[in-house]
Amino acid sequence: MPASPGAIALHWFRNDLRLDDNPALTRAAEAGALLAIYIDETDDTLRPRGGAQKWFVHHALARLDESLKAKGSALVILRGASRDLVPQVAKSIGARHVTWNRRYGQAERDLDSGIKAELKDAGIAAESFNGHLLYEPMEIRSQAGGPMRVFTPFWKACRAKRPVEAPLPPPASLPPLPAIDHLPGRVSLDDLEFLPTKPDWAGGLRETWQPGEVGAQKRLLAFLAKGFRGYAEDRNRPDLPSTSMLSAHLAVGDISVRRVWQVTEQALAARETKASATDAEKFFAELGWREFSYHLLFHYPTLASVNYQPKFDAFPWVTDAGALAAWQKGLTGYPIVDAGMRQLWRTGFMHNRVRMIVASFLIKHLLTDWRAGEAWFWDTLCDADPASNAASWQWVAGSGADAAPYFRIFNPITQGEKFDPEGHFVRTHVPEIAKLPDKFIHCPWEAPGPILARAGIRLGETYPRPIVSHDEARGRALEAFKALPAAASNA
DNA sequence: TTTTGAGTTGTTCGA
DNA sequence: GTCGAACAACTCAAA
Repeated sequence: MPASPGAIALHWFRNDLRLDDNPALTRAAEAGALLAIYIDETDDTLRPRGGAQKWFVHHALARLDESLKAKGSALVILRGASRDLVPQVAKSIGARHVTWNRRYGQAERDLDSGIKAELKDAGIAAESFNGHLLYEPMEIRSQAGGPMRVFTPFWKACRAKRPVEAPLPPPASLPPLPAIDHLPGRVSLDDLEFLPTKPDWAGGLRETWQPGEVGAQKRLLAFLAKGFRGYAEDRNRPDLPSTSMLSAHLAVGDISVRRVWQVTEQALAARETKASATDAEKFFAELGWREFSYHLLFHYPTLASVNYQPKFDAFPWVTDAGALAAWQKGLTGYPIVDAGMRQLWRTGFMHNRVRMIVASFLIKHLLTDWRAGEAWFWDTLCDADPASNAASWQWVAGSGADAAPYFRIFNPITQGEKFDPEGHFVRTHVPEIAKLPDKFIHCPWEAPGPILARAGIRLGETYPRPIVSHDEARGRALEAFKALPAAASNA
């Protein structure tokens, strides 16, 4: 259906806070007038964004508004139930078209289809697009016709099906705003109160991130120039700047994953990078894991709250508020764990290798329900993603699809020595033990008294002793996980 | 329908 | 120090 040149369109920004490669916005830009909105959704079926991501989104929205204004438009911000607001606003401005890019959680899909139906009843066309993924969950099936449950065949099936689509350019210009008298739920960006005030804990976030399209594109180019070469190995090293740091940008959509893919391929083709074919495959596979997580979320809508493998429902998780708090604050006494948890708290980010270590520690050493960790990450990660976060926590717990075997229990000392060999990562985030020699940086409790004294450390006072012994905790976890019944079918 | 090969990311122990 | 085996058994996906 061609857009009518004189018609009014409404574009609803969700996790697509960009002009570049935004198919729904591009479609809406064909109209004669355009209203672009973002809604702080209060629908009670939706999970609210976490605190760190709110900070990120605030700034991404500010940049988006600037970009829209530069093209003769502007961003209108609303707060309320989108179920009511979208139809109300569309009717009140006389819109003929409403566009958005699709989302994949069950509650979001239900909401969007309800809105679409109501718009249709009012004679308004609602059009949705893929702006978030390389391969949408509905496209990929096993030969038996069902969803894929194992990553490698999933990713092979994606790659075999078709090449990644080329991204769209940003719209050259945008139609003017329609006449607006009064819009229900209209607020200012500051009214959203997405920024922390008392206290302002966002200092480390400001140092770490530049939300918005410009910052996202800079980050991609910086990665291709510096971190990409050697990625296959070095992506595991939290002490090196060798991961892309694109996760938060992809989560809120201030860059499109198709654009990431295309710019990466172009850099490889033009030999602008010294990355090897293996480096490239590993990086693309990381994007593939994001795709796989969305595939799982789409087909298992309760991924963030219910064990994918039901046999875990009977697992005797331990509730220990003190241990959970020590983990959250980075006071477990294991330097690599504490460094990761403090990096998270300070910057809204944690290196992926360290995420696995701290998750394994919470679940296996402390026998804490993975959902407590998932919830903490949801609130503290700028890149909090409904699919990746849930799928990854279930993977570490062993309750997920294609999950880690029960006997895989990360040793926080050997992981630290292997992936942070000189302790740079630990020293950055746990300064009170920075003066320890490398030999003891991952196991301060083994340092002789004089060495601790010279480093200015009083164990149990300036830095905690380990809250659990690794050997004992490992043995306990092996017993508990081994006691699970033989795997029950999930079909 | 049955069979077969494979499955992100680890640790420990003993030779 | 290095290396292979054991740690379980299951499910998935395709042939």
